[in-house]
Amino acid sequence: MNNYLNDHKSLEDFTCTICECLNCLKHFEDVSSFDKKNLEGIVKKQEYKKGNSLFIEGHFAKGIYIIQKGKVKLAYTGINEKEQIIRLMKKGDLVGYRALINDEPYQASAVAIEDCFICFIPKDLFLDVLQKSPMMCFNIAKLLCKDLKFAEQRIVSLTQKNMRERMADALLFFIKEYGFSKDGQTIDVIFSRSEISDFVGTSIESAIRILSEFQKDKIIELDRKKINIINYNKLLNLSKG
Amino acid sequence: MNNYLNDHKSLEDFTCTICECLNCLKHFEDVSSFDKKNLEGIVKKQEYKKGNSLFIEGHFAKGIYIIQKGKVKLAYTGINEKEQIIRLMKKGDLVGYRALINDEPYQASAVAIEDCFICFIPKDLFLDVLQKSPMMCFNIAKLLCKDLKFAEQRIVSLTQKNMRERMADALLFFIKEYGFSKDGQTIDVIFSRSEISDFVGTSIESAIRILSEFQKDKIIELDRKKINIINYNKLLNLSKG
DNA sequence: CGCTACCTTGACGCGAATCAAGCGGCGTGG
DNA sequence: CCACGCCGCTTGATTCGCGTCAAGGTAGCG
Repeated sequence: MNNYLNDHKSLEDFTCTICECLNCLKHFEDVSSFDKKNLEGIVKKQEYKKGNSLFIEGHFAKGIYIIQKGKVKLAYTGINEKEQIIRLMKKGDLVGYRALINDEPYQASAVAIEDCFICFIPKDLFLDVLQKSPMMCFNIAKLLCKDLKFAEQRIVSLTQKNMRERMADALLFFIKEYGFSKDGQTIDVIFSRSEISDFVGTSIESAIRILSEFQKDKIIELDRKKINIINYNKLLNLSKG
Repeated sequence: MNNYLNDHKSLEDFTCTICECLNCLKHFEDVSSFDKKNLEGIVKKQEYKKGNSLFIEGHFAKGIYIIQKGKVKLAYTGINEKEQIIRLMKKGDLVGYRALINDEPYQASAVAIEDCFICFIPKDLFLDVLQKSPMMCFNIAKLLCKDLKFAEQRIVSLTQKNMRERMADALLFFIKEYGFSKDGQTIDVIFSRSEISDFVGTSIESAIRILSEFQKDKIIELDRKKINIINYNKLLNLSKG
């Protein structure tokens, strides 16, 4: 029984301090690979308000993004404009390396799900470092492996599990990725119902119904958009089918 | 409307000549990175009969495989032992790099779907080259990007398309990956009905029913396990929903 | 205070899974 | 060489999960 949640460790190694972009990348590689002086002129730090796009499906990649603060979703536009959320990212995560490495248009759009500060490193600089530094490159390969593993395990879940199980998976993943807020039981991220259904891959109505069921079954407690986890173990069992 | 079939180019660059394993890897990197003499003792060429496993879910990766001849499927064991075919590979493809790079047990099993000749390169040697050669590493990263893109687009398809559309996708992918045999219209791979359903992510019965429908609609022609494509365009349109 | 966008619940119908039964080809053994 | 048995394929009947449509509720904002 595989479960794509079990071993998707958060990338502690890559946690970035809020202020200097260099700090983000130096976790990947000895800073000596970068010309520090040059970087300071090139790297741009920018604010994105909730709902703003970092980049949009179809556009060509001009560089890579590093989240210094905030949360971002990566979503495909599927059939009939229905969104499918593919990945979720937070402080310290890199965004947009896939299109960059493959040198092709973005397949998905990246949108801030809360107010963000995000650094931008131009394509040439990033690729240059990547091609000169095996260690940097190897670390990126590792990132890609993690993403790939997650995606493949999700394929299995999405095709073989029912809605309840997939919703349980989703909640567990939200916890894994974003953790709890101070009270220790409220998932520390605010999604609209529509975003939740976009992640689970279902209709809004079904998502709502299942959340209500979970509440009735004393697994979670809903307070507007906040989701409190009351019985974590029950959630775990649910996800196993 | 995205379609994960459109741009999944076959990896011509990596096509390997049948006989010397070195030839496989030199497409990734200047052979000088390898100690050619050493390789000849270390690299093992082995035969796998149809149905034999290269490796099994849960085992630790000991090296990487290069297909010199034949076809291989990569499949997860999902809920209730139901298989989900995640990737399909052929002559010239590398197998097993994900577990190797991440240094963790295999998540999936690799099984020969026809008689194969496959080379094996031990972990240490491969990782050594990878960490010394940025170009080699970058090429592997590109492979990972391709896999990731494919997996993510498949997530969208599997969650948003219906059975007919998914079956059309599957057939188109089989064609993309394995091409036609000499007659120019028979897909050049033999799958059992069960394998087809494992790829599409459905029940055997549904898979069979839909194939019959396709035959009735003059899109394909079934001759035992052979699948002839009669109307390719219709298939394309179907996959678009 | 009312408008809008989002959330919620109910009723209905379709598509696909499951269960069940029969078919057919192939390999084995008499 | 034929008969039997097994495994994979096929088709039909039934069930049920989930998407869709419809109607109403609620919060936030101007």
